[in-house]
Amino acid sequence: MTESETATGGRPTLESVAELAGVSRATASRVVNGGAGVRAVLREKVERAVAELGYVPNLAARTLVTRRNRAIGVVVAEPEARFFSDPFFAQHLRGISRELAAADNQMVLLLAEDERDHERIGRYLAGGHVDGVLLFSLHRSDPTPETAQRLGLPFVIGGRPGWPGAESDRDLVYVDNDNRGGARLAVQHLRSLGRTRIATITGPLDQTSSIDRLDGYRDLFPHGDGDLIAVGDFTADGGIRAMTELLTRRPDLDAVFAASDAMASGAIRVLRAAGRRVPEDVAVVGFDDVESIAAWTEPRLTTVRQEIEEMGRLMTRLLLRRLNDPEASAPSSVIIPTGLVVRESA
Amino acid sequence: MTESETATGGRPTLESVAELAGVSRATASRVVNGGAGVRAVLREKVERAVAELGYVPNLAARTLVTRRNRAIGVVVAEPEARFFSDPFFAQHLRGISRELAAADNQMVLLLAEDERDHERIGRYLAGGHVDGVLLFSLHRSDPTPETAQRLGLPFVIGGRPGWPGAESDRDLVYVDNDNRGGARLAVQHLRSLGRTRIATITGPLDQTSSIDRLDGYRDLFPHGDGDLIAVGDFTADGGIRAMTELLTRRPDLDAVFAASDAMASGAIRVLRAAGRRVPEDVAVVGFDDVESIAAWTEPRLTTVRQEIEEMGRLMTRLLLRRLNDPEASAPSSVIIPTGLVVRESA
DNA sequence: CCGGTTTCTGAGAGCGCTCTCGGGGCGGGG
DNA sequence: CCCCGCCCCGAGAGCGCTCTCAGAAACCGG
Repeated sequence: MTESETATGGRPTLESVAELAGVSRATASRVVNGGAGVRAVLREKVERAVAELGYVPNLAARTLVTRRNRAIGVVVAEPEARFFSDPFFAQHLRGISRELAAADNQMVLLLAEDERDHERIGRYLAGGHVDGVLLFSLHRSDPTPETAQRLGLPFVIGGRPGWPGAESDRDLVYVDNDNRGGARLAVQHLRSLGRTRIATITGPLDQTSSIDRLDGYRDLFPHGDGDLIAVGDFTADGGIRAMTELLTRRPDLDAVFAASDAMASGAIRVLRAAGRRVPEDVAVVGFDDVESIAAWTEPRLTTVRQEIEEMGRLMTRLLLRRLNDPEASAPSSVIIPTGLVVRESA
Repeated sequence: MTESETATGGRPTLESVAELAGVSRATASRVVNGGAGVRAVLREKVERAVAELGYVPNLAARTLVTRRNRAIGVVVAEPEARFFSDPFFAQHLRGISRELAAADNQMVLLLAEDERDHERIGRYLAGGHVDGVLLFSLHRSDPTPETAQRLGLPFVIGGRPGWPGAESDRDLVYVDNDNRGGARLAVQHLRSLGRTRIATITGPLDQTSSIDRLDGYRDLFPHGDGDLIAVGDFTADGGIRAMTELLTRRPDLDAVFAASDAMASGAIRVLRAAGRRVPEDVAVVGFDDVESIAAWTEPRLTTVRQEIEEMGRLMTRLLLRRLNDPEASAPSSVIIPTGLVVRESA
């Protein structure tokens, strides 16, 4: 055991590796970082020393000089409780994790619930501990994108940001599911089934995903009937309320496109309670393809599937690319295709 | 703008703060870290300089000398896919996040899927980037606890570890829900309803939560009938299979305690399909109190509630306490009480 | 007004690493 | 045989911070 090894509280340093290998710290460093330009003899010596000592680089020291953390922050503004209750959250994280692991980067999870959290997160980002940021559930009032921009921290947003001008802001790179296209898919499917009086239950209209899904519906009904549109809130209870409303307004409806599976399950419940058969009398299509709901309604739910994990992966890839090549022009936003999963309800 | 400020790529350093305030770096550092032992005049000068420059300490540098990261790792071994699909994951993280935020610590999320991930995580932990570790979904084969122990990294486990000897290992601090007590609660409730032929559907018996829930059931039937016990897998499909099995073995059963809400929902489906009324003919109690299931079965599910978020918080608090006072004796493990939520199914 | 405390402050070392820069060794061309 | 160029390697500076240590300043009692 060498002198310098014991000095750092047991953990070997590059210095001790170099000493054991009989080379300089610089050479040891070269080997640890790929070994380019080091003779094979020395390289092997160093590698043996590394193995023997169980040397692991101290990243704090490395970060201090390279100014690279090999870590990215994932900021989730939580008040959108939906993000939490649905399995989306876990799937996103899994996608991010996989992509990050492949690039040997770490994920720092930052959950924001209130104003103070945003401040704390701002400070953290300013502290320079992450090389980039992934942002979810953006609100207009969310200060994080601005903070990141000011700090020169690359970031990628999950879901289309909704405030005015966001769309045209080239700095706002986002990844989103094709909500609008998915909605069109759903409605087209209902039409192909011969349905003509197709209603829709929307999500809360201050969220872009709701708006886009409604827009997709409207694409097929340019001169649509407002009575066939009811506003929900993505929850099953909201679906119940909206369906009840629709049923009184338009008892003749023969299909419903609900902008979430939870709302669809609520709607089905109401329909059956009202004596309508699903799908015979009223066909129902949902959105999300949440396994625990879609596979468990009676009848099983026809719905629009979105690739949540892929979304996480893509966001991460976009961000990493940007980190590795800061000079490159900002990548453009990406829309991930959605697909229809036909089961029994339509 | 001072010389040293521009040197670091725009971000002000302690040096530049000191310069602007007209004090030494040491004094500036003191102020930034609480300001004890600094005259008010100087303190204010420094504080103004900090505000003016927008100074934020570089944690890499700080970590390098203090050997404290103000970050903890959360390691989730994912193969237990349940952790991901259920809302548990998000709730745990939220609890952890809240507690960590209060202590101004960060959370590094480490998801493990395969062998390589465990290696990567081992390396990461060895890198000394986190001060402690929270471990979930522990398998016997999981090398992480051992790694942490070897590295002297304090850790706290979520859920009772199951391998032989784990229980008596004083170093293995864990936090768990009172699975056994919750199961007893459920069965007692069924008994109080006058039910006598109470069956149970267990989870996979290689998980301690399953075992503990089964043990709770057995506590009330010391000489129980093996025919009344069916092994499930925590999923709704598993519940269907197990219930079908139970119904053929013991058509006379009048109550079922399912070790998860998902299994309970499957069981209810089978029971109704078999013409049994719930709860009149067969009373059903679940476990978990997963909102999206328990509130949506028909009839609504009576179930055992567990405080997931509290579990995350508690684990975090235990870990932080340990970090702040490494000399203190290892805290003992904690069991969080569960409670019965009576709805309609029993 | 002076010596002894006590309180503050600044100089400087050092955390572990990367990276530049220059020197030494070696080969090849003149 | 000499010189030039190339390839490796090591010395050393420096990343931004904390913390010890010693000296300066302020304070007190006599």
